[in-house]
Amino acid sequence: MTADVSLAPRDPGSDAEGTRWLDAEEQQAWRAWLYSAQLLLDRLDRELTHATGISHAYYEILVALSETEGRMMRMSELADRCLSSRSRLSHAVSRLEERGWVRRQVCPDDGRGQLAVLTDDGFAALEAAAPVHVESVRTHLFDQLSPEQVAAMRDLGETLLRHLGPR
Amino acid sequence: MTADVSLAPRDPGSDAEGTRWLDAEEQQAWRAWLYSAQLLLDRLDRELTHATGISHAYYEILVALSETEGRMMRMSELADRCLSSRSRLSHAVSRLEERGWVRRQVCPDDGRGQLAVLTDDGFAALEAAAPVHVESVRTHLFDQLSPEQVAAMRDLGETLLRHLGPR
DNA sequence: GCGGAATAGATGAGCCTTCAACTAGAGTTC
DNA sequence: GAACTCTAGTTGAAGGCTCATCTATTCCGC
Repeated sequence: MTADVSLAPRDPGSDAEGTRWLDAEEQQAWRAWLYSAQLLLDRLDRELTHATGISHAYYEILVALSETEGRMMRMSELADRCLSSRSRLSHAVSRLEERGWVRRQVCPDDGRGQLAVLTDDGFAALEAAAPVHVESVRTHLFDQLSPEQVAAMRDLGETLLRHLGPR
Repeated sequence: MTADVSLAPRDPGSDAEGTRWLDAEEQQAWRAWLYSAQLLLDRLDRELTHATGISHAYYEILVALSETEGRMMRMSELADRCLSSRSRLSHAVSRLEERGWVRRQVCPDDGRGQLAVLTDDGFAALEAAAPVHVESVRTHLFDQLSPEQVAAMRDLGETLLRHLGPR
């Protein structure tokens, strides 16, 4: 309805600075995307956190580790995989270490490097959380969409990824 | 490529708990959406913050206020409009007050209520930030998409909104 | 193999968000 | 109109994220 850039059309058409304001159609599309993205991310994170005590950010770290050979990964690679800054990941791994779910290990190949290693407890926590999370994603996303919409979602996501990432 | 729920298919098809795991197609769609949403939100917030000193969260508060008659709104209504908790909004408005962009005022109709009022300085800050933000949204979103994709984005967003919100 | 630049990661301060109280005014019932 | 309950909003503590800074190691050129 109202859009977060609707300040714009007070000087419609051409603007002193030539700003390419959004028209009404674009604003509706933008708002719909923004609101739905914020609500969905928030909902999924909340349900996961409340049901399992694992935030979505932590969950992604555990998943990334669980998928590798030996359940371990270099800190930087893990950060990239989780769309996280190095600092953020470093803090997060410290907290996961306190829970006993991850452990740090010096990287044999590179004395500067550290390997984050998923512990058995960490793996067990992930196994317990995964069904909850999948069900959440189904309920709030896939169950709401037709197959065509799922295909459109994928196409949209991949198009944007080509521009924004993969880093 | 790898999905954050790919723990799933280790016991494909039927599962002890009957979890409806995602298949490969669904995982790719989900990952594409998740990554692109995170990257886009992050990018927009960063560009706005670095260029103007206003985070996207603050920006939305200022916009919501700027769109009302008298540039003022009840705290609760403002929180709903910004998809924010009351607590979060209360803290945020306090910080905006320190910047002199918003001011609080007791609500005449309801002694419990507060009105958040956008100041002239606040409006000026918003006017300065808006072109930057719109350009950012154009560059990273609309410029990347065909008209069909924009339509699909809107359809997707609205479909999800019917399920998730508007409250 | 020495000196400088680049890379990997950690750390701490400051801000933001969440959650669980808590205050205060409105509405409701008898 | 007193007592209960409900709603509006604030507050403070605790944890999370960002940014700037710092240390340790490797890489590169000579």
